[in-house]
Amino acid sequence: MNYRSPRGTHDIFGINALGMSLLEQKSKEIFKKYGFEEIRTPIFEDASLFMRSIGQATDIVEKEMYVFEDRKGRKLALRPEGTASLVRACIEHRMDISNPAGKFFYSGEMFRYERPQAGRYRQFHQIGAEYYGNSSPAADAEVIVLAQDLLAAVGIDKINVHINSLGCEKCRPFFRKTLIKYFSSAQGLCDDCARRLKNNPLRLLDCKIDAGKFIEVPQMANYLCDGCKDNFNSVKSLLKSVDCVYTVDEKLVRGLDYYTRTVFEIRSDSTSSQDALAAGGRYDNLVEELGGHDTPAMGFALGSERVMLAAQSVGLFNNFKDSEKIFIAIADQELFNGAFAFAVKIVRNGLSFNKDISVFGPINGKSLTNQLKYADKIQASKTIVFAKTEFENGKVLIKNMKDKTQIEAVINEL
RNA sequence: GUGGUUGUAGCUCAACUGGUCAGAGCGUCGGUUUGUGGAGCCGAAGGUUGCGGGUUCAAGUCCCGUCAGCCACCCCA
Repeated sequence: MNYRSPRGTHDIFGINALGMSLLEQKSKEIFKKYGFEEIRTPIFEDASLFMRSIGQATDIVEKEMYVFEDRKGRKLALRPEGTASLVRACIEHRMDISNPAGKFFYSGEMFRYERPQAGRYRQFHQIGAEYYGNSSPAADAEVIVLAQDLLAAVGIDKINVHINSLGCEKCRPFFRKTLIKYFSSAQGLCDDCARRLKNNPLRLLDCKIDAGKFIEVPQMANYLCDGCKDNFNSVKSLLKSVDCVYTVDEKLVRGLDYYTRTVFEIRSDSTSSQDALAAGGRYDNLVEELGGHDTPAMGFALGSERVMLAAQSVGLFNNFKDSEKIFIAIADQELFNGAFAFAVKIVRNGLSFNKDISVFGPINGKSLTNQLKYADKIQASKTIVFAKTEFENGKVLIKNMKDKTQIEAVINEL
């Protein structure tokens, strides 16, 4: 055991690989229904792209990014999230002006240098979507419902949808100032909050230690401008119209700088601290800030590993539909080549009575007894036995592993 | 990044206060008279007890370091 996967990374196999595929497959179906098309962007980008979009003072940029230089000295970074890349691609290919309905989804691995624990890894997977060019609250509601549907598709319905509005570039700065003013004179802030007061004062609102310690904390809701207020109300009534149960959460503050107005988070019932399954929000200024046209945008991402954890507790993976397993056995060693050729043939063409099969065997150098034991272990439903006397008549034996019955069959008819 | 906790065969675990303590179950492989399986019975492989130091006559068992997992914080999806 000399080598292990690097800290915070893991190999995905067995039931987890199945689950991951299922999640990706289901989400693609749903994205398609909502009219989103797939986009695949590079796994690394100019480091400065993330610094500018996510925010210089955020933890992600300050201490969690995998930054490296290539041989020509370009400063690159492994993507810590998907939105920045999508915005870049959107601008680079002029999708901001050529595509009236820019609805894109992506799926892939992200990288963040964090201390690992369950549901939090250094290489992890996100599935997300971005909706460009629609400033309507309907886009916000659509994305939130889409995220909810994605989770429901893998059996996760015990969730809490939290929403909030962070205001826009007009009203947020004033709220920010008010908040700083309020907490600057406050006594007994925890160490983290003292630090947060400088970097990201909005974060003080969801501190676990200081929560409830202070009274009459300024609420964003009271500082929203008329436009933002109307917008948020519309989002709420649209969500109601599609029976989306949500909680308005004044304390919901997203960590990334680019969010404006609507933000949301979908949490599981789990007791784990890593309970945020999906989150996102509106970012109306980012496209322009990164050099594109003035393009409103709304997006979200879900953490695949966390969703998988939640899905497993729901028992999602217990009822996977497997193909019928067929095992090819040989009773006489000299029939091996013929059996092998047959195996490849049915792999390619299926069997006449079932095209949806997985084929195992033949195996060299095992007694027939042990071949059948093996067939049991892999849970084959049928074993096709190549035996000399039948083979000479162009036949094989098909054994039903469940009821032990066995029939002869003409090879060419299978 | 901070604090805590854990680390023995593929898996789940055992080994009292340091002294035949390196084991069991499951799993894997093979045998059970040779062209037929799932049980039973028999047998085998597999661990320098995460790694590296130290204390001791003697360490899986104590001490230090390190690596890794987990939990909380932090952060975030």
